Amino acid sequence: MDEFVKTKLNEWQLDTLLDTFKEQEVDEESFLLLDDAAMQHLIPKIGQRLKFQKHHKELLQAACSTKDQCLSEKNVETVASTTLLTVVLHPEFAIRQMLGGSLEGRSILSTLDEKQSITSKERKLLVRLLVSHLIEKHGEMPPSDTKIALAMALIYEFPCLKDDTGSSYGAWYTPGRKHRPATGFLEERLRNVRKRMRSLIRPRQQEPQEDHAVLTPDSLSSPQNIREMVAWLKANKYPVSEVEAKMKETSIHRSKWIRCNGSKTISEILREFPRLTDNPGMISQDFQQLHPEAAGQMFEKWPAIADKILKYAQREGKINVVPDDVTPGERALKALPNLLPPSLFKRGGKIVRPTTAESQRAFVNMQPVGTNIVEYLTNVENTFPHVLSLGHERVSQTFLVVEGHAIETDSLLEAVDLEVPQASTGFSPFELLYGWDVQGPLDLLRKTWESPVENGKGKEGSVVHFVLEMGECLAKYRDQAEMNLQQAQRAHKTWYDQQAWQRELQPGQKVLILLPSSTSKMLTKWQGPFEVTRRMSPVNYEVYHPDRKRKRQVYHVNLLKEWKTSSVTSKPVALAVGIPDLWEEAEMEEEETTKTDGTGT
DNA sequence: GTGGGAGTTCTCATTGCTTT
DNA sequence: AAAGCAATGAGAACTCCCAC
Repeated sequence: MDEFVKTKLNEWQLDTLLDTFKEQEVDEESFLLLDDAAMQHLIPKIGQRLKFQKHHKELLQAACSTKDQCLSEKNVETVASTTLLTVVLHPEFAIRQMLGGSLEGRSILSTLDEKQSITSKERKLLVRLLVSHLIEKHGEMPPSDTKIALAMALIYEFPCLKDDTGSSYGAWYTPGRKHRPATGFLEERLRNVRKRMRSLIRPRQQEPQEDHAVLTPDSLSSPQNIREMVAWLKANKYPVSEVEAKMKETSIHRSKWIRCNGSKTISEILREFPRLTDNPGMISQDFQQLHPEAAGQMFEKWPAIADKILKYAQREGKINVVPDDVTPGERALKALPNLLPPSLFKRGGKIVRPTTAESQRAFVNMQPVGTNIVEYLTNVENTFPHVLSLGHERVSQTFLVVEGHAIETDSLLEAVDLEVPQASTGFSPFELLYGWDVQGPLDLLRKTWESPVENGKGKEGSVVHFVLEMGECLAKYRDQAEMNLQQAQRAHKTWYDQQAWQRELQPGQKVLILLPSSTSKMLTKWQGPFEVTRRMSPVNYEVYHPDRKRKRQVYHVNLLKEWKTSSVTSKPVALAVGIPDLWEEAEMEEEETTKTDGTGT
């Protein structure tokens, strides 16, 4: 037992506990880490325990205030004497706060709170998150004290993560002793991160040097600095100001890296430069760096164009009432679909007029605030690059959606700007930087700001002409989509017709019906036999089933099969799966179905 | 603290089989 | 023919351990 424990127990007049503490090998470090459970185990007598708890609490509080005072006075000696206390209560390691910042972290927090344990997979994730924060705050070479502080803060917050080493946090971090290296999950991860970062910074010797050391003569940073910055950006999201500064400094390198050895895919680019998606405005910043003369052209001209569009929309009575805090630019963008003459198209042999919502989606897909982006990217039908806006009236967030990635932008206008070719360069910022053409339908807008519209003096006619032209282009897109759809339908029908054959049932004939089972609506099985009473149409039959709530009901022939008394049944019919509640939707059966047994579309 | 080897885990693309 | 699904394998990323 060390002197510290002895002194404290004597001071608190609890020297009868000396033997127990000695037996349990409680030293200064573990003394300060004692929690309620450990105290209960060490001190069975309630009176003594309550006294101990009171003093222990006061000690920790005093240490906390002492630490602040010491730091302000730079009293190094005092700090040293209370090192352990300061690390226990290190204010920088608010574990819950550190984990609460991410979805995975919150998931681990809830697991720890509920189950008081974690799986090895969760442990690895936990270590990853903690080390990420550690590097963010203290760099990749934090001192041992800091790492101890983190490990102790962790088990202080979650005692269930204690291990059976003497310190109870050794599995998380064990300082190096007697020429043995430091170890523990945190240290290992830290080492791994360092190893990876250094391998990124030091390219392999056989690789051509110029690939990763590209810099134009006007760049102020050395190739070494650039490599370090790229590695840092790969591992760190925060602080935002530093990320922005480093992204700015590495823009030339990034542009050349992306273009070297052929073009890269968006996924490759985002793997190498993940910060492009984290912070809005990163692509615009790159474009500004590389092409200052072309950047912002749309931003400059848009107010004048927007003004014209809004006036035209007002005159036509085609503008929605929107809140005052929506900028004219945004209002104009939203008004555009309403101005387009709706072009008619054929769908299933019928002439269809597209809805405003459909026209709107062709410009900007607006989803409600709070839309799950991951889910959206998974389920989105529009594989074309497009602009996604969260919020219908007040835009909360905007993204450029490309190849299953959502790149956040500062504003709706910026999102539009990214995919629209610039007049002076002939390319969109995205394409020019990354060698990959986005070509969303919005690039059609380009002609408008290429035309000389200055200070609101442009001709209104040009806007009207543009709107009409835009409508034609969109109709072209839609016709193409419709054509593709029809082709797909034809192909499907050909296949279906090959597999299908005409079946006919007679009144009085016994049949089986494919119905949801009694145990689960989602499972269907053949039930019956029942009797066919009427033929309603070539494919619909009325069936009599006296034991059901509704005695007579109409079924599609695909849900019926001939019932034979022998074990040999008729050729199987197409299985219907995931059928909605058939009993509720009997009326639906009466409608002429367009596709079945080779008679339909 | 660094470097590196061995083994494990994870990710992603490909392939083949089955079902429709 | 197309779609869905599971098995498979390659390579990357990682952990663990050891020597210096």
